[in-house]
Amino acid sequence: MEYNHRDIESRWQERWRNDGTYRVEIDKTRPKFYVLDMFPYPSGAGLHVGHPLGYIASDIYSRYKRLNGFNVLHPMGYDAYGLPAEQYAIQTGQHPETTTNVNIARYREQLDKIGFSYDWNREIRTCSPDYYKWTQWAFIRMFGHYYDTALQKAMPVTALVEKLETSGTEGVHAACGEDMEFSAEQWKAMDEKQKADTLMNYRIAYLGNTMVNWCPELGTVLANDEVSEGVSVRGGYPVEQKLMYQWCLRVSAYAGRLLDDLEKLDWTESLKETQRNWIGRSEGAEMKFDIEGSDIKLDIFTTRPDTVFGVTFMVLAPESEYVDMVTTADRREAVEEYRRSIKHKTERERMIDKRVSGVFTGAYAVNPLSGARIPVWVSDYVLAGYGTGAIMAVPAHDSRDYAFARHFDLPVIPLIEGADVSEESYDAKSGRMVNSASDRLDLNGLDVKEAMAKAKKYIEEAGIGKVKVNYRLRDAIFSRQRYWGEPFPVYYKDGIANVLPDESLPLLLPEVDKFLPTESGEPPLGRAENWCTPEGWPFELNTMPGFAGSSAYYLRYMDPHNSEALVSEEANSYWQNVDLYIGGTEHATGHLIYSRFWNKFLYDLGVVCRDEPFNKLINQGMIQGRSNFVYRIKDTNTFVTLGKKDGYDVTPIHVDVNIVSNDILDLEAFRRWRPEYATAEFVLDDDGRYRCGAAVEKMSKSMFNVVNPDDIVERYGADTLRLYEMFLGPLEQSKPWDTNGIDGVNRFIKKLWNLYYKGDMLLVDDSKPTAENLKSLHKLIKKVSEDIENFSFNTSVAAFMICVNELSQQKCHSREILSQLVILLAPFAPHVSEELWHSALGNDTTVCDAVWPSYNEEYLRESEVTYAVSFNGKARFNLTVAADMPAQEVETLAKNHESAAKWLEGKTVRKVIVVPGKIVNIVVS
RNA sequence: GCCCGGAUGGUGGAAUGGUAGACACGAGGGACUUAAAAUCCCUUGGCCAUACCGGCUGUGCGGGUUCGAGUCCCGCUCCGGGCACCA
Repeated sequence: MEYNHRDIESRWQERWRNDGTYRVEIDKTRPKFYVLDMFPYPSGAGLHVGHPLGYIASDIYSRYKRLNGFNVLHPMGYDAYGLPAEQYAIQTGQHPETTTNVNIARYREQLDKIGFSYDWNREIRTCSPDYYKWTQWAFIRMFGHYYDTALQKAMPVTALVEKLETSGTEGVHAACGEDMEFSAEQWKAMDEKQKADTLMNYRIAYLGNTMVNWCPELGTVLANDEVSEGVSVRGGYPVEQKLMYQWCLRVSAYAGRLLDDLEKLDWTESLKETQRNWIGRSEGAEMKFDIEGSDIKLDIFTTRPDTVFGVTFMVLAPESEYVDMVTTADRREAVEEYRRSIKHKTERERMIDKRVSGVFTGAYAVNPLSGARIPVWVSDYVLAGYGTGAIMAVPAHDSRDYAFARHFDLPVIPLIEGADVSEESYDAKSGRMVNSASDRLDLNGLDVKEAMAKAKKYIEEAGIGKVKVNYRLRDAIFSRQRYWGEPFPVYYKDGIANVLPDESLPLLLPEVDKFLPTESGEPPLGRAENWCTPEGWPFELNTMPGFAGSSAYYLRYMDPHNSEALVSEEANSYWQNVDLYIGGTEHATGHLIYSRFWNKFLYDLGVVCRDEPFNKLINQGMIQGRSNFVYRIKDTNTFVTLGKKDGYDVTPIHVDVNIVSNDILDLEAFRRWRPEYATAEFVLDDDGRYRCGAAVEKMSKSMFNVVNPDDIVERYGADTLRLYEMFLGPLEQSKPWDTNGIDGVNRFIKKLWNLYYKGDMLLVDDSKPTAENLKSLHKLIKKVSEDIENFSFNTSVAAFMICVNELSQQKCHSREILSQLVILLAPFAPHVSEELWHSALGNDTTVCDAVWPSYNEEYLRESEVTYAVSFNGKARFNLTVAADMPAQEVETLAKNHESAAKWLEGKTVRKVIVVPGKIVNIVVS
């Protein structure tokens, strides 16, 4: 029987399916292990060969853990809400659900061919009502909770209301939109609407007027991580800033915990760093500056309270509320003019335009420490959304302030000894303070760090301000003006937002006639009929964003069919959280922040038992495409091979990589590829072949470099695909897909097969394994076990090749060796392993039920070892001795060896170093 | 600008501070074959020598530590990624 992957793979996939081999249930007698892939968005293009990379790695690890006695949860599902299906719906009128289902079916078919060990019984889809019921349920809880900054956890809004009723805002420590102060009496005096508005200021899911990223082309707002360089990540359309009344999640309240808890995660340093940057903690002080001639106090945030004596002007963000408050009558027109000019600019234009601009408000502030009179300006280099939207400018020690000061000819006062500020600012936080003393505070002579501490202390004590930590992380904007997403479980009664009771969940996504905004500019849900409660209160018209459904999906897999709870306490306490999460690094500041936030919120509520969702996370690298080119001589239909193209005036043209093999073009296939090439002529290499050029590019249809996993599976088999994807290089590294080279791993499988089959004859025998056989096998056990633990799958594959080569040379057909070998191989190449396991043992067990072997040092021990004997570090000869020879004897032997004589001649031995089993170094002079 | 990674043959990539280049591709040579495919064997970092033994050199660049450095330390260059008027 020749190795026939089609037969073997379809047979075993069917058996696994029929037997429910990969079904998993809670089993308290075994330790659990949860391996998760980032579930895919099922796009219309289907999977290309890059997508399964992470899935293969996680499948290998899952199977390995299972063989090691763990009860492994390894589920898969679909992130099924999203923009592409809706855009397609707008163009074709086809319901997004229809397209989504078609795409999912296609994905499933492709995934099945690769032989994954998913428990499909646990599949979830974010667009299914059974699932999004729990997304809505979580939203209701976020609406019903506020974040207590003293307790550092979410607490019920009802508890907040009690406090407000007894003592007002006194003693309330809550994350909020704006600081409020009122008494219990004032609270009680509020009408229902005022109370609702007040509570909105505290809720974790709240309605707020916020600057949003508005994308006119997509007709919706986008979250910060969905925008890059002023354009939408999906589609690349321009994005502008717009003030809108939107649902938001108070993610910022969790910034401190999100940052601190990174410490305990087993994630790569670079990913943690990305999240740290995104969260952006900065320690400093908030200080009040009096405005001259009024009782207005300007609140500013600075990280450099030590430089307060160098403040020569103040700057307000154009959108800041302070602007109207402080601007003097004679400057009002100029200020308004400036604000208008800013408003017209989109985020993108503001970013590209690095020119310094600004306007004087006419107001002066008073430096609380020096008493100096300082002008207040407005400029768009100060952002409204960060800190207080106002800054104290210290041009000598901040490059942005410096640029502004030079442009408007404002004074620059250096505060650090020896700092040369004639050309640029001195931003470094080191040196000795000068010019920094008044009758209130003296920082002169102190080191910057000391000065900072002293300044902070004084500011707090004198009541000028308070020490404060600011985060760059913003609240997540949670409304989308789209159809294909979760409806909010929200209705408006007399203009007040209310959430639905749990019993009425899920609130089903209604049908609409068109997937476009209404004529009056409302979101598509405005088209739905009877989109209101039975009492006639209208439902929310926005839907939730993509990250809503993907934030807690890993919890649902633990208990996917539970209609009473997101996850039962029993299931959650058994499966805990994800032990290994594999996915792309592009989710670093989106999904991976939102998920952590969402999980922490549920943790605060006691719904889940762990405060972090993903213990270990691995980012698989991107698989890029490898494009091929042909070279057409200008104005002809003649194509020149790569080696001869320099002699002609040619245009490179992308050619479908699927009609190229090892860079050699299939000429007939090329003529058939496109009608215009039917009559193509070629200038060939001297060996009569056409060699194509190649380049690494993104894998995409337009470059004709998309390789479909189905084609690879059809031609080489899933086992070859799996091994080859791993063999390509380190998991975490980005690398181009290159089908050249796949023959190598395919050859390995055939070699393995041919070791045990000659034609139809099974060569497996019961001979006792020799020491040599055992050594080959146990070397492999050791190497593969270690490699899998380290996610070094490429070197494991190499180890298999070496082992099979050795066993072939040894002509080892031992049943004992074979059965162990295929257990090791099963995670990588499950189908052929099953087949050989079955052939070898002839019984009805599957290799999935086997036990991972452990290696025996005994078999690995060398009887002899070879030392490289070196003189002053240069290896000169090899010395082979018994493995257990003491170092002392090795030393003597090396020095007395005949080959040593010429190196030792006329020299003295100063030192001899023996590294067991490796090196003898003789230092001579 | 700030913060992370990385740089090893024609190619993808191996190397707990211990003989750099495992394994694979590609290339060259050979066996089998009418031929091709498949399979198997040999060679393959560079330079020199070549009947054979062999010699020199070599992990982006410059220094350092060490008996010994691809690996550790300092200073650069280039490439990739993240953040970026965040005060």
